[in-house]
Amino acid sequence: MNIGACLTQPRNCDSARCHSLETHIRAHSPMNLFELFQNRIAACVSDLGQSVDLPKGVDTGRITVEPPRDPSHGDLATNAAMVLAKDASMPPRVFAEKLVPRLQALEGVSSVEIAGPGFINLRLDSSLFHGVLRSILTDREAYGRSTKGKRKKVNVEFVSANPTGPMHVGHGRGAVFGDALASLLDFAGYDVTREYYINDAGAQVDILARSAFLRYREALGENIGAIPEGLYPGDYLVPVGEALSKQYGSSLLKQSEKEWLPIVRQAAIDAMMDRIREDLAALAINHDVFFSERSLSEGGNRDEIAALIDELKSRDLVFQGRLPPPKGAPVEDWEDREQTLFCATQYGDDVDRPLLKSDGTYTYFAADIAYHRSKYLRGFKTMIDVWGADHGGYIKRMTAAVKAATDGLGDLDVKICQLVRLLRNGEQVRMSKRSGDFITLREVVDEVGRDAVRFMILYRKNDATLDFDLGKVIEQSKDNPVFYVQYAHARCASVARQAQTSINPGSDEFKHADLKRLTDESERGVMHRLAQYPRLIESAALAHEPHRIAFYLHEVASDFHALWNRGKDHPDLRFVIENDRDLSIARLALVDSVRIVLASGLSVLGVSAPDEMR
RNA sequence: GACUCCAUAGCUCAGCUGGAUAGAGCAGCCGCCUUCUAAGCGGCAGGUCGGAGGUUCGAAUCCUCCUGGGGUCGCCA
Repeated sequence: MNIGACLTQPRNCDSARCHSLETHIRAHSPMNLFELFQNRIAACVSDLGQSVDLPKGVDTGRITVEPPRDPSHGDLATNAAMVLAKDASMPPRVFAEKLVPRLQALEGVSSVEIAGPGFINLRLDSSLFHGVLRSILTDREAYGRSTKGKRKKVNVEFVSANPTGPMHVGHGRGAVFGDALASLLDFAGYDVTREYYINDAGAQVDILARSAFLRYREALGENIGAIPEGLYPGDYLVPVGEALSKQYGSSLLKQSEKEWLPIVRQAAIDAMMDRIREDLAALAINHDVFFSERSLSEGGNRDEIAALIDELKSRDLVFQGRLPPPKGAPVEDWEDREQTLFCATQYGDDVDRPLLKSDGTYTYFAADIAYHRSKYLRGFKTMIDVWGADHGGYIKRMTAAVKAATDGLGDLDVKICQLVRLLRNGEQVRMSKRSGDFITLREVVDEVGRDAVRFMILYRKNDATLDFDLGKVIEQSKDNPVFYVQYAHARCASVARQAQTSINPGSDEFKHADLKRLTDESERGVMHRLAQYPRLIESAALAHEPHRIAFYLHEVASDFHALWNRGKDHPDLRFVIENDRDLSIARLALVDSVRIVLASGLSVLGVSAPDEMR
């Protein structure tokens, strides 16, 4: 690509047709001011390379363009000179001086200055930010949507709670996080599949079946007494037992466990999964795929796990060997024996991992490898798993296994959600596991609402522990970020309602608003903030960090509340100025833009954007 | 013992994959309601980014070693 020839024009743009930058912005929406300038600055650097002694093919990828922390530094700052100084073998500031004239020649740049160790600060024409506003008002809910993902298939596996009981708040965190991450990736242009891995094989679900069978006998009138140690005591299995008694009468009693267990097990799993799906639906979470672990070895005419192990064997990644005894707390029934191991150490794990139990059945790990290989075979090169904190020690072996099972072509990113501490007005809410009557996720959602649960979970990094206070999250005050952000949206809507009774803007009037009338510093500040939204979406999606959206929304809300209040101190800054229709329209267009971005971000997080909150 | 996550204002936390003088919110102090929702806003004060080295133009951020906490540690899922 001949970048130099298109120096003052945006890249990939026919210069004859693209005569103004604002036109360009509107023609290439969704637009990202920062990306645009990153490309243009990179082009300037490449062009400079023809006259200055720059190595061929210099890496311009490290150039960043970001808003300076201090607004007095300008609108955009780039580190181009500092990053490339070494390649150019000259001090950053000297390189910067050579670059400045070219940057100054860029359309829309009003001034350029070198600062500090070699930052280049750009001041932009207001028209650029007006262009941003127009693209918001035109694209509406599509503003910020990115094509960066190039429709690449991404599999987000989350929740995957064992179908042995109701979900607790910890599951809820993974559920909300995974769902928001999936939405974020979708918004950033990926082809996302939400997936749930049902652990319906192994010992746990057999225990579930025995527990349910007990409830079945109870439903038939038997006095079962206390639930024996080792079985699930929760009364959520009572309805399962009753359903079984209705369907089968007493006929199961005559069968051996070998006969009734598969029947009861499947019924119990189905009942648990129905309930889990309901609980997820209460949080507006819907998976695209529910993948059964059991189906890997029993489902069709082929044992996927055996196939996987065979394949790994053929590539010399499986061997018979012995493992050193586990460190830490001693394991009572440890016996040194030769077993079937996957060479996880070849892929960065600390020890090799067993694929078969001593009874000859597959380990959970073996099934999990086959499962991840299945994802890969279904076209997902990028996989994201969302796990609870207690599975942190499992990451190395799974990423190792994915590398091995996909021959290095698949990529797994495991996101760990740390523990949730449930509080009520500062007092910790104890969850007694023994009795089985712990506080379920559903109870929490029913008490404080979906929005509060979702936003508070997302208002924290996934790998930091979360204090969730049932009292605080429903407070209607600025201390509660859920309310604070939603209220900003409601306020925008309220302003629009009020305006209908005064200047009553036409349906298409905002798009043609005279945005040059927005001259106040706070108005300019809001425009800058809104301009960052597309960039934020892309970086949050790339980092797999939806919490950045929540914090950004809090900042937008803060900007807006401040703007709103300025109208109190300065009546000339009120949104609606009775005798100045053009100014009012411009300001209402800004308010509408704020509302659109708030609604968009909240939508990505799966939180509602109410028009009023009385 | 090994691996892993964390340590930032009195408290709860951000810090945009290495950028400029480290930021919010609570709590504290001082202000702002005849006004588009005061359910809000402005200001002041508050810091050896756990400690010590290292990498480079530049480190809260990356590497090593300490200190203090959470989690995990064949055949559970």
